[in-house]
Amino acid sequence: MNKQVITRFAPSPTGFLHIGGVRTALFAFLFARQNNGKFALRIEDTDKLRSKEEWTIGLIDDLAWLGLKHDIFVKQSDRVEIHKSYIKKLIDSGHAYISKEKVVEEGQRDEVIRFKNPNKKVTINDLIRGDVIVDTTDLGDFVIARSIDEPIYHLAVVIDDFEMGITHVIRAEEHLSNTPRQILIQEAIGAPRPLYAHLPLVLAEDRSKLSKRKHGETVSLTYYRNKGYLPEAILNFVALIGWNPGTDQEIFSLDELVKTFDLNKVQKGGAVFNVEKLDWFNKKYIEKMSMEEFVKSAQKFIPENISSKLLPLIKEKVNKYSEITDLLVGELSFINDLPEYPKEELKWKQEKDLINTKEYLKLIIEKLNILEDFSKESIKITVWPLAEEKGKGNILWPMRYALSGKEKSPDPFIIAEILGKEETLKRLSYAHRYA
RNA sequence: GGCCCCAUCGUCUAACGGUUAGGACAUCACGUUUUCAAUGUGAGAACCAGAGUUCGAUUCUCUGUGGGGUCACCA
Repeated sequence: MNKQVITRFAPSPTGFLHIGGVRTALFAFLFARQNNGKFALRIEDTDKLRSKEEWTIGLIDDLAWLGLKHDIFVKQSDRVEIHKSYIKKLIDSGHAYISKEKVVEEGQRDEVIRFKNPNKKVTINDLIRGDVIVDTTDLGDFVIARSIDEPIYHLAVVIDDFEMGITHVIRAEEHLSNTPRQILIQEAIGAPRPLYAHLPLVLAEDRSKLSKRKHGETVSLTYYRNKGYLPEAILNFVALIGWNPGTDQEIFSLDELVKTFDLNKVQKGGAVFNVEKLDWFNKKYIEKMSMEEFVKSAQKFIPENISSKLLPLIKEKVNKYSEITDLLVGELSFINDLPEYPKEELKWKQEKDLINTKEYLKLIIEKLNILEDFSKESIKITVWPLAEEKGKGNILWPMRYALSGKEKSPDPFIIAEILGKEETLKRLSYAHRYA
């Protein structure tokens, strides 16, 4: 009879959710779900000085936004009594002792609790890396608590993993070298050893560990949320850092990941976080959305008074929502007043001067003037024969330029429809006079 | 520096010891298109090095090299 699988994600509330943390949380979540197990969120706030409630709130909010729902929630600071009883037991049993310390730094205590290191070789049976053998001798008698009721990380982790019945410790590789001392503590308190899986690191472009200090805010999930990336895209992208399904499939919903994820296929080497690929995923997910979903999802990034006719254009162009602003002042700015432009820009690159262009503009105006149905389809039908006859660029470029005043923009038929007949004719007439 | 982990295109990666070393992102070219984007087609691009095992090593072993992590009264 196998025990129920319980995994945990155990961040410390001393900062924002790290993008590597997102991947760790995801894998722990996936593993729990695919084994009908439970996923625990444990806030590791044993460092009272650095831990802040606001970070805890942020962490919970981020995880919820991603859709990584936890079944169990624990705050280590709520468990000091339990930790305390273990510390006492360890001291009583001779596994730990109160150590007098020389105070060399300010704030340092003259008395801490150290673990009596049995100085032995420990073998970690890592699910990803296989057997890792470490001699704990060089660890010395390490500190496990600041005082009787202030455990530090290594102690609290072991006790809580044990008491919570954690079966699989899935965490980043940076913890691999912490594992031996945690195993020592486990053995001292008589706790069974969970299965370990140390995930390869998520790396920065320079192949060093992504850190706030070195790489700034771009390592935080918040950064990507604010940029207007979708949670589905982030999860999908991050899932494929250090893991692959062994097939060519790249797009995975969370449910599909639960089905397909395989801890045995997790990579050993660190992997670089490549934003360009994230952009690609995000675009794919935007494409998949309906117009309604898109508008709702991008709501915060879309100005309230925007013409709804621009929405499909935005949805089609954008990789992430933060680009909407750029679009509105750039390619889609035709919706505002027409900017001034140099009249030479009106002519197609194959024309020598503006003589033909002026004539063409006149022809376009004449055609559109008598057009009643001012939809992009009918505008196109009306103008197209002219374009065929005179040359597409000769007709369409000046028309588009006259309407947008920009080198880059959507096609002239769409612009004309959005502007409406009156404004379209106004801009074309202006160009005609101007040319 | 000690200890530990790792090593396939620029990036993420695939490949029961035998493959023209595959895919995706990115890049470039061409096609389509009035521009941009999108899209279609195609191209370039990798087995860290040296020994060993083997009929045969990207794949197994060892060594070297390189990269990374960790060495707190932080987690």
